Amino acid sequence: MNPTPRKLEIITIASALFKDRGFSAVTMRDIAKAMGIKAASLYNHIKNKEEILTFIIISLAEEFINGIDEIKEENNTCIDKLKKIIALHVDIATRNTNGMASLNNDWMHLKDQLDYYLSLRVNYEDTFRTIINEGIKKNEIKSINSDIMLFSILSTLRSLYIWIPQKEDMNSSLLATKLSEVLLKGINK
Amino acid sequence: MNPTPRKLEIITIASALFKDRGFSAVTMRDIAKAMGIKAASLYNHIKNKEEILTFIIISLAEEFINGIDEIKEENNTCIDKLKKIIALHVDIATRNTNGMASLNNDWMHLKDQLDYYLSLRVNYEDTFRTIINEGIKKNEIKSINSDIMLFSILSTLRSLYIWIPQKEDMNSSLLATKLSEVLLKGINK
DNA sequence: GTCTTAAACTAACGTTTGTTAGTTTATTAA
DNA sequence: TTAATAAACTAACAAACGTTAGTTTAAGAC
Repeated sequence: MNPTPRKLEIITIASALFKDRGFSAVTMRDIAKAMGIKAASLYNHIKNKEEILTFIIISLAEEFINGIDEIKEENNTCIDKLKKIIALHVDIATRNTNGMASLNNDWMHLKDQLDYYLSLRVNYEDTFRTIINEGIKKNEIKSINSDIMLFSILSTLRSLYIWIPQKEDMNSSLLATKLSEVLLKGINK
Repeated sequence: MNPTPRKLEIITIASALFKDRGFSAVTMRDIAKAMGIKAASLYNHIKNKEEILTFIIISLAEEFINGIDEIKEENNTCIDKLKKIIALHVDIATRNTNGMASLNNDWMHLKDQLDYYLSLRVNYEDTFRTIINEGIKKNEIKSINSDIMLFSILSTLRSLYIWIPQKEDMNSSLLATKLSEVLLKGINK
């Protein structure tokens, strides 16, 4: 871990290719060509193809866990916690749009770290659900099946990476605000 | 088109594999093994690997287009139209969970029919957006950026295939109702 | 009993895949 | 100038890939 600059370049370029075609459809030769070198040269910097994917996914998953763990501890209303979670997703997806594609679509191709990734994900969703359930208990949030609310919000947040590049004009904090409005208050007048 | 029963079996089994691993990571030998036959035997029924994916995706995309085209013509409030769109997604995702994975994640591997698929998608989103914009004009829907609303709702609907298998207990029409509540009215009390 | 047909089979093909081994080249440090 | 290092290279590997060709098998029709 803690990659050299050159290794980070490889990971960054690979992320962009993975986003467009998916991990399995991108070859080491594709990555090398995008770097302007030969495939074999990649192995001076990385262990294997799997390591690239693992780095992309695990570092993002840990960012999310760290983010939500901080939010849950704060002395805040549940609604405000949810707003902070939304901002967290917008922020990460803005800074690493390409990596988010792998996190969403290619996690199943992890090997060594698959179980670790899954544990992080379960952890994240549990914390998220707990915040919603607290909101229901404290009468801040409607008393609907919390799984449906979790699923609905999280699906939107997980898809941000697709949508953000098309909306370069809108800055992150404005997007987070508008999104909070829609996700928390609905669209019906 | 109009596949034989055996061809449909192949497509159905392939859908399940594509859902778990993605189109590119599933080999013809994987599909054959799941069918209990040899890879070469598949070619008695299908033209090639691409044809399987094409069938899965195009038939689903056309189902969506036909569904929304019918909804838009009805003499109804925009909110009711949105509720019908939500029910359409729940219905299709319930009947073909596996296919929905390919529609979401593997459309970029289409070749011959890629442009056709993209035109169907643009078409679908345009109709969806038009309904939202009409709702704003008629004062049924809040005056927020309609792209954000479209994106938010559609992201949730597109992710249904992930979520529906975990919630077998909940029937389709109840799920559609609950989902409409959350998506249209929000979660904040 | 022969013919036809659907659907399986075996065997092989040319490519592409991820990866390894060993070598060359350019830059920096002593 | 020489030695050391980083990062590229060429060449090749075994395995896996999608697909084709030709053959066998089993069932139903005449």
